[in-house]
Amino acid sequence: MSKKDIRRTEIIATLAGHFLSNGLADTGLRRLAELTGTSDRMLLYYFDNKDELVSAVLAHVGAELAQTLNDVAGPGPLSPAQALEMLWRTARQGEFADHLRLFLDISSLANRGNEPYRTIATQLTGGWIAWMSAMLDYPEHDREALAALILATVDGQVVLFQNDLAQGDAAIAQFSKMLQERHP
Amino acid sequence: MSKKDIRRTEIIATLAGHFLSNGLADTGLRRLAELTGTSDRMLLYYFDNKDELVSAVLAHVGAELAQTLNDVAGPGPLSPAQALEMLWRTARQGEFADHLRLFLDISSLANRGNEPYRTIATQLTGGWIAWMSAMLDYPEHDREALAALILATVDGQVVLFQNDLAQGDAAIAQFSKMLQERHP
DNA sequence: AAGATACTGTAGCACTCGCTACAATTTATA
DNA sequence: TATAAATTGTAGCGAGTGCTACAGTATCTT
Repeated sequence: MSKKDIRRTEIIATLAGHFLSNGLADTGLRRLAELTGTSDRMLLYYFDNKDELVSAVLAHVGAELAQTLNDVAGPGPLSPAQALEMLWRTARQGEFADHLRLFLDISSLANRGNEPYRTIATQLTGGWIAWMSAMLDYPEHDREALAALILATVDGQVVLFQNDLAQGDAAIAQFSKMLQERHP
Repeated sequence: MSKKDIRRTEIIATLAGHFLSNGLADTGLRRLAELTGTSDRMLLYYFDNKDELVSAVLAHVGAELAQTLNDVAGPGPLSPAQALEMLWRTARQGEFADHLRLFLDISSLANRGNEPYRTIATQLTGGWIAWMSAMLDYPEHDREALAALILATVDGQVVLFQNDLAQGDAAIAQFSKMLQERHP
């Protein structure tokens, strides 16, 4: 691996953290260079252009998240209520909340047809639904719809309540009760 | 009302449409001036600064939305399933989808503590939950939580499926069935 | 050792951003 | 009509944007 490639991955890893805690706003090349101990000139040596840099960082974040989610979920299939509560618990107390917030930023840009965000958002959404769908103990016919419903419910809490996710506890509890009664 | 105030309200009305269809990205002063047939210089004569301009436009959009929602909802109380389907129908086929997308943009900025978006988002969220809560035929104890749940579910569909809301139909149908069985 | 290749610093371009100084003109008031 | 006040145009500031031209140095290959 060339020195260039090594530096690339270092930079991606560093910026992943910054993107997670600061979103997509504070991302001028000179600022990102400062954060990684280099110059804007060098960033554009390691990466073709800013879009490629951002895309690479977001891809890294996405992969990291997929790993985290797999660890949290465990092997066995979960009932709908269990899946919901597992997801909510992770969002509430883990770094997963940062991922959701970042996903919100991406989604906001993607909504306007903005590339590369549109592509990235589509990929992430598909991946999440597939992941959630795969772990659900539920009739195949409606499994994907339920997976989307559960994910959307949690995403929606972040939209509504932002940093104060505790406000969403009651709503999630209600939803969990419904799922439990219907599919114990 | 002074000429200044008249022009202010005209501009606000015009820009409301632009914000709804284009979000908060394409909002340079020179661009907004072009859209309203004036100059950046004059925009800063009508408004104290850009933040005040944007806030005024967003407040106008919010008020307009509240009016629309009241019209759509009608007078009588609705069962949870009815409320969900009414909301979803409006989001699917009306201009309400634009409002939701704009709310997503605001929420994305608000998430990072960015003013004035943080304040605006909080107000909008509170208003919506109160509105939905007021129309729900449901025991008072859990009414707000259910209102938040329904709103979050619809918001979440926009986050997940963006412009192609048809993808959310199945999830909403599932949710509606659950609500119907539990609270007919 | 010579030449090719990989890497990096300096400086700046062409552009957009929100905003302002200043002067001119129109409109209202005395 | 004289004076004050409200309204508008011109021109540009200072800071930021992504990106590039060019030259220099380090590292590797023959």
